[in-house]
Amino acid sequence: MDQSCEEIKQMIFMFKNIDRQVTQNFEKRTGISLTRYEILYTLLKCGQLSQIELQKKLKIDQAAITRHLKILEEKDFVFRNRNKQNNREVIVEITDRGKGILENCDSNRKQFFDELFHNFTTKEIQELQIMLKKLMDNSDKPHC
Amino acid sequence: MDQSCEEIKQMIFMFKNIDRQVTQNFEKRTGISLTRYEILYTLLKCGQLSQIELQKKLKIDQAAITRHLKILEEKDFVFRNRNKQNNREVIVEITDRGKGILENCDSNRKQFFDELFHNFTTKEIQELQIMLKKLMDNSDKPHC
DNA sequence: AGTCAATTGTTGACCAATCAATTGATAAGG
DNA sequence: CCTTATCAATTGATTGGTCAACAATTGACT
Repeated sequence: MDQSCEEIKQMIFMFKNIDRQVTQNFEKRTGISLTRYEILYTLLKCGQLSQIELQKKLKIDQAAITRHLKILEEKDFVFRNRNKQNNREVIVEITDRGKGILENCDSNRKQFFDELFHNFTTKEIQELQIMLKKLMDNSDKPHC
Repeated sequence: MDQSCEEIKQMIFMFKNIDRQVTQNFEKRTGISLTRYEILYTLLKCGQLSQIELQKKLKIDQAAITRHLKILEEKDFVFRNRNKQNNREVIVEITDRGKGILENCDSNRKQFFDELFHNFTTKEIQELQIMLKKLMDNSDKPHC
């Protein structure tokens, strides 16, 4: 019991560290922040999205979305326009420059990912995916 | 290949989200921030430590350590004194009040951990631990 | 129409981490 | 000794996230 509690604490510790390392190294290697990469990638895959749709997909605060998009717009990686049908919404779209950036960091990204999981079997990756989904579920759920 | 790249991206995404959720919920439930909990817990287990030793154990920036300890000291959860043998070092120790706080949040912490892993078998936890260690290793290693 | 509620985005204040520069203490080598 | 290098802690600036307050727009109900 206490044993497993200690183990869980250690796993949470590892989660935190892995996330930090991966986030830092991703940016060092590819030249773009992981979150902004995710935003661009999502826009590439989904086409036009409102900010709230982006927020729901990326699961980060809307304020953070607004600020990232402001920067991405300044760099000419996305453009934003109010939705004529619903002026509350801002429709975001990736630019050609944005697509270029994504392609640019593609090989570095791929290499980075490969190295991160180089000593994992396909079976392990499958199992890890399942467990991560369970943990996402469990940690999403509010306490009752 | 591309398939696995996409999967890895998703796993990294889940890592990030799990970490954020766990960190937030831990503080909501126990009333103490996860990092500061880790600091107090480490001090409880190890006794006196210099800040650099704490830094190495917790693997976060020394500047962050300094700031956390400042707050913990203000709340009277730790005390700090220069090492007489080596005045560069600050020796940190947990106070009785600090120990009390740890005990206080113990049941909430335990319950939180249990809920987080409630649908995991012992075997799964073992496998997860192994994979997390591998990922820690892989992400620590500098790129060459 | 007219009010009231809900939705969307923006902004400001805060927190936690990073890096870089600084200070003060010690160690090492001439 | 004295200089130089190294080490530990601190501080300031920056980044990326949270929440709360706000504004503007739309929807719903009478």
